[in-house]
Amino acid sequence: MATIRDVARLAGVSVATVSRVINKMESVNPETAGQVLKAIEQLQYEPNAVARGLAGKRMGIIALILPDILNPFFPALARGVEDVAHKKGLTVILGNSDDVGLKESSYIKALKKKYVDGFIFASNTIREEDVEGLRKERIPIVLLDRGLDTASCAVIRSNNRQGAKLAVRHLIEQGCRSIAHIYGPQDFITARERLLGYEEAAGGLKGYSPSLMIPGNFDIESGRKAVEQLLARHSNLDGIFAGNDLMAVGALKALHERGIRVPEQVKVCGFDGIGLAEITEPELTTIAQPVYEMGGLAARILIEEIESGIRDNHLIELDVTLVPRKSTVKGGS
Amino acid sequence: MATIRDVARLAGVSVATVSRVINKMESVNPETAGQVLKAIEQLQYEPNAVARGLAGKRMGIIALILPDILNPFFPALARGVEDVAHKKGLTVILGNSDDVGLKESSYIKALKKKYVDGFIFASNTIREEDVEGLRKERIPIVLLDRGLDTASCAVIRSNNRQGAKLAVRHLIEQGCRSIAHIYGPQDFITARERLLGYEEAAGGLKGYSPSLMIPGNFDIESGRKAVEQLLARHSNLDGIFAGNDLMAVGALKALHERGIRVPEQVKVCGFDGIGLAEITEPELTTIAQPVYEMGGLAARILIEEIESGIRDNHLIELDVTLVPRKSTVKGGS
DNA sequence: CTGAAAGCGCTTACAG
DNA sequence: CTGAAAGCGCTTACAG
Repeated sequence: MATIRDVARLAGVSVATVSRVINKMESVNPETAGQVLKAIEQLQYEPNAVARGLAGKRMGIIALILPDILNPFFPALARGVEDVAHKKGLTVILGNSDDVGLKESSYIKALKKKYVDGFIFASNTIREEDVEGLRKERIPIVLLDRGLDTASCAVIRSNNRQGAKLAVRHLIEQGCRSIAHIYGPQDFITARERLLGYEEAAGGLKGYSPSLMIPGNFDIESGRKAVEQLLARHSNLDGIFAGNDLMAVGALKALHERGIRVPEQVKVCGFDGIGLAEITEPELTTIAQPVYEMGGLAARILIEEIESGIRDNHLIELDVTLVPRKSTVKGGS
Repeated sequence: MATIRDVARLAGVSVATVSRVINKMESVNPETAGQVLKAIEQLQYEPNAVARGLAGKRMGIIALILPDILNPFFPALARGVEDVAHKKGLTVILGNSDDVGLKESSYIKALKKKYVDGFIFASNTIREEDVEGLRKERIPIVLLDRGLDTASCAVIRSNNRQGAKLAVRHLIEQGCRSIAHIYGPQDFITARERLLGYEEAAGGLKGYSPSLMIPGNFDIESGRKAVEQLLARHSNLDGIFAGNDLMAVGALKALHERGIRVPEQVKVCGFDGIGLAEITEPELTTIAQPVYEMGGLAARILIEEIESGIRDNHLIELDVTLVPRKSTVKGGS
């Protein structure tokens, strides 16, 4: 492969000049630039990213650290990040943290050595100190689904509280009077916000009782178990708002096993809008997050910070959408 | 961050010696090595991967190019690759090719510039010339689901033909006599092999007819449509072997819409063993590929080639397993 | 606008 | 076993 020296020689200029036309930072005489461009074309020259990285600290790589790509929420996020990154000529490194802070730290340590340009964390357990550490080194980061109070950097999430209210109101409109909520782990801000939204929207109902709120673990099995407990306590239960789609799937399974018909006897609404929701029988009504867009936005903001050198700490909250399907609407799509 | 020079100075040796103890290639006096290690420890020294890359051509990064992480088959593969890579201290770059040869070429071009150590392609459209190009530069690659005849490099796949036979035999055992096959795109070797397996196992049946084979596109919608066509032609249809799980899901949906009961009237078997299969109603019998293990194995072989410098061209075919569920077995799990 | 030169932080023959 | 030195291929002040 040709190097910058080959180009310089062929164009009859110094390597510095070649570097300048490649990076179009400083002004170069248009005519010399033309020569250089011609030489580049002729030699099929491609700058060596590693040498560039060593000299200039940027490798054209961003890292996406998420809990687990096997969780059906994350592929769309990853795809959103990768599509934008690829379009801008950047490469994406993927890391699964399993929501273990130590694994995140180890990724950060390993990737800093590789001069990764920036980090996107969709992981819930990054430590404050790690975020601070990166900030001090002026390495851009974008956080997904984190609190406001956290370190000053860009944070993206969707409007979870509003979404929960949408869900509950929809169930009410469909005629539910005793609406339960299976909530996710309360150390996740998303789960907390959805629980708050539920309380705001359902707290005033006549059939309301605190025992309608029951914990789950954001997975199918816990949704199933939660429903078993709910049915034991509430014979008049007619609506379930699950804190995410996986628990909603578990809920559907438990109801089906007991011969309880959905939506006729009990209506079920999930949260997230993952693909699974279209596969259940009946198909699952859900509050859809713009997951793919969130990934794309995270990448765009990160790249913007990388290129501009400016670090900002804005919070962006995206809107969610009610997607009504047959698990709440008789004959609905 | 401390550099190798700082360590050398503190240990009272040359940078060459420090480099030697870090890479433990050449022999170093145990005593000097001790000093160096102490200095490294004391300075919390971490070698700079980019400098190492520039000097030695290896960045400790491998690339995984797959069609689309949104396809539920691939997250498990990616996780398998990443887990092994992370354990060995390597980083994984993810690329979505959408099975477009040009995108693959563009990833290869971009990643070679970054001194990526090796490539895993789970993509079906890599061009022969790209594989050859990498081979010539002695960059290791591992291919998933490709033909035998292709370029000399490691190829991993599962025993698709055998799996198809397992599926058909299982349906026969469950009492099916008129078994259809929805086959995937025939430019995929996996789809071809499954079709062949079906023909071998079902060709001898009394109810057999070529019109029982019907094309699909490996997605839900095409599975649904295929079933509509099948029902129009074959009133006595009692078994369906879908070429993958997504088409099987579509088949289940179409049958459900028509009020045809599964498994009582028609039994359905998929292929792949993705998570979706446990979510359908009834749960889907399938031929499970060891997807996670395939990813791990691909990474292990690739890393082995990277470290040893040896390029091999073995074909590894992994066994698949029948996972019987309620879509074929009344009262089955 | 342009060039010579130092520097990024390693690895690796080459001597000794 | 160990060190001095060249080299990997760029970028970027510093002069001019």
